[in-house]
Amino acid sequence: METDLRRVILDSTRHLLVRDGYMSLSMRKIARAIGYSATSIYLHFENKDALIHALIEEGMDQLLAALKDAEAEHPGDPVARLEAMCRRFVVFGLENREYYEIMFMLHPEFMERYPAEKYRRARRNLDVIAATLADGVAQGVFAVENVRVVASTIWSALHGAVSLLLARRVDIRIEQTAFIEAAIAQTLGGVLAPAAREAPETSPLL
Amino acid sequence: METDLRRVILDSTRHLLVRDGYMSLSMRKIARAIGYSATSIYLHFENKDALIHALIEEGMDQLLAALKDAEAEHPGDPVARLEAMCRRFVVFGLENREYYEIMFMLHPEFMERYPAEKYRRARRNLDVIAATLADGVAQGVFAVENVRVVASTIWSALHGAVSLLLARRVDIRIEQTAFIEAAIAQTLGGVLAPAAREAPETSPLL
DNA sequence: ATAATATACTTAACACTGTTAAGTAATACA
DNA sequence: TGTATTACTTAACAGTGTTAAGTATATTAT
Repeated sequence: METDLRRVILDSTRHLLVRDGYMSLSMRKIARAIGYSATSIYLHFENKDALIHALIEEGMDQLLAALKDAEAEHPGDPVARLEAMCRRFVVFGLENREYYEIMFMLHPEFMERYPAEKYRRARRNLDVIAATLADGVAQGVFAVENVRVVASTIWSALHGAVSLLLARRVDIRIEQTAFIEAAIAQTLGGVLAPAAREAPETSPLL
Repeated sequence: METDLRRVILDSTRHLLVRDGYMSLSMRKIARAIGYSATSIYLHFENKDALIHALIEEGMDQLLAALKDAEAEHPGDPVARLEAMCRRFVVFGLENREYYEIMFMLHPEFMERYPAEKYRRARRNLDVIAATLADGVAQGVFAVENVRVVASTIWSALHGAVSLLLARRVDIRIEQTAFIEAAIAQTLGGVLAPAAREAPETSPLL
């Protein structure tokens, strides 16, 4: 069946990404792995970009699910909810390197080919963060001017941490968990209202 | 002369990076641009990696110079100094896209080939931030546990902002300057001591 | 049952990539 | 003058994404 091979290609590509990384991923290599000729892939995906884009979409959906889990875990407490979301984001990035790299670390030129419609879908991840911020502002625990802007800066701060960890660009003398905890603490500290700013309780889950 | 062509190659490569981006950079393209054969480049650089690594080093030096400028601008005030450094970092990234991309946005697999000795040199940029943090802690304006860890998280937060801006991954409905100001404000807010936190936080105009 | 068509794949080829081996002028030095 | 060195060249290898054209097999129409 047509869709069967499509699924096989996606899974095989993901596995190759985990094992060998994006740079050494080639259409012929995927073909060899699935036991078909390279051109067969083009019957199921327009080109290499489209194949990667499909994987990016899968990753975005998984990330969204992780954030929604955090959302459901702390329905009444925006601070705990935001912290849980930050943690889920970092854990997702570190545990799904193959997804994270193509989702957020591919070169700008490559991403400019990413269809605008899928961009919009990816933005749902931001909306979940923004909603939590808005909730916290309403309860007076967050001091945030523009919820959408700050949701973006939170995302960008976490993305900086994850991408540097994945690229092994963090000073090796710094313990990974210490770095993560500091990054999350700093991110939360940047939005907490002065009143809600004592007891910086952290519960490491790595 | 030998070193002459080496310099020509570096400059030409940088220009090609600005114009066409990293993904479309090829040895043969550089060769065409300088009017020599592609193999000539291998007389001056071991391979493509080494060529890029040389450019990365140049970029690191320029970034260090920018941070040192900020340092010299505010000798007595750690808070103003840190803010100036954050700003310089972001401006450097946005104004030197060709450097920033190869310095911090190249794929992890590529950077694993970056010589450890050059890594250490690049770390000087972090030391400048850490020194400012230490100064601020001594003056009681920064609340920071581990200066080296927090210097890293500051860097990572700023890197997240710059890399997302360069990759055009920030929601287009958000103004760039608003995003940058929010990112810097959040970064500073994460390290300021509660006492020093009143004045700048109660007058947010962005 | 036979002919036409559609499906799902194949091979061959094009223009590119980084890189190496071998060859060639021109210069410097003995 | 003869040798060595320097600074470059061309040709080639093994790889890349992608397209055009070809081939069996299965489905459908007459």
